[in-house]
Amino acid sequence: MGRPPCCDKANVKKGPWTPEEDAKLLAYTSTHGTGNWTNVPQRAGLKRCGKSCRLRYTNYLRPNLKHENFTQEEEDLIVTLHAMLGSRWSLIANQLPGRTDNDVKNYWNTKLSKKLRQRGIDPITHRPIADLMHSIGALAIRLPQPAHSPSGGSSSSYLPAPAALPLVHDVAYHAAGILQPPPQQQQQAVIARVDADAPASPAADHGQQLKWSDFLADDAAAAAAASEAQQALGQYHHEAAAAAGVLAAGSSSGAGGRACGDGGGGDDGAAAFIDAILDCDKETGVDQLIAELLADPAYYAGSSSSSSDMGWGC
DNA sequence: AAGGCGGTCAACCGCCGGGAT
DNA sequence: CATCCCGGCGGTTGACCGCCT
Repeated sequence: MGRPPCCDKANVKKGPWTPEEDAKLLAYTSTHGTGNWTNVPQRAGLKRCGKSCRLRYTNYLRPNLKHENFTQEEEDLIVTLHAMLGSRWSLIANQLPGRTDNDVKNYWNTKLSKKLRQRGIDPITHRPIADLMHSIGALAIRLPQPAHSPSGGSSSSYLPAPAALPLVHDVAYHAAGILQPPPQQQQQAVIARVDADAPASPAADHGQQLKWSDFLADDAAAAAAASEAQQALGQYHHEAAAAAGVLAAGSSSGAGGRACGDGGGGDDGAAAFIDAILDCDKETGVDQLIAELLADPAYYAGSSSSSSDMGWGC
């Protein structure tokens, strides 16, 4: 069932590229452009897979690539965008001129995630690690236990990607333009600045511990917010379309702003709520929405500042 | 001086979405 | 409508390098 290989692997060279190969590839792309990578190796006289050629070009040979170290501003932007987008490296890289997704991914994995951990911030959820411990505890109490657990798994298997919940909420709130996130979420929207002087002190910084009930307590408000946000998104979608051109090139086209099922307001408790969120994420193309938001330069211009500078406080 | 170890980063792999046929 | 093929993506690997013991 698998796809046939893109090239004859027996006759293809692998491993590091030599300067001669780089020169051939560069000469070819400079005169013929970069279309149809499968033909490039043959036409350029390279014993390489077309995929390998594309990767080498886009990650290393492409003009206007930056090869110097990441700046503080770039670091901050990566952290901010990762908090919103997760590991959508291509989308993140689109916001960093001269950087590739591979650059950003490597930099994150080797440097930034460690920096965050050292500051007590979980690099996946961008929340204080201490809060996550409390969240797990609260979740174990609140979530209904499965009647049977064939695999012997715990209820924590219900967990969606933790960033997804605040992400959906925050985007909806922001897009609506008139709504305030609940105070708890404002507090918990931790966008860590990696060069902060003081080590993170979650207990001191967060008087209120994060609980999943924070997301459930105001279901009615959340449902109303989601509904209102979806309506606003329809309008926003058109307004943002013009500005989204550059970024949209990196994201799939689709029905951005489409209504999301029955809305985010599950009313049957945590499990239903989480299911709704997961369904929502699948249906709506949230990433495109985020891309549109990001296409507005004002949205992330203050990314190195606190979250209150990022448009949360409408 | 030599071996071990960890960090970095270029490159590869497999999957997926979408356009072409 | 089904299939094929290409480009793009994220995760992972492995070579290389510098530091430490």
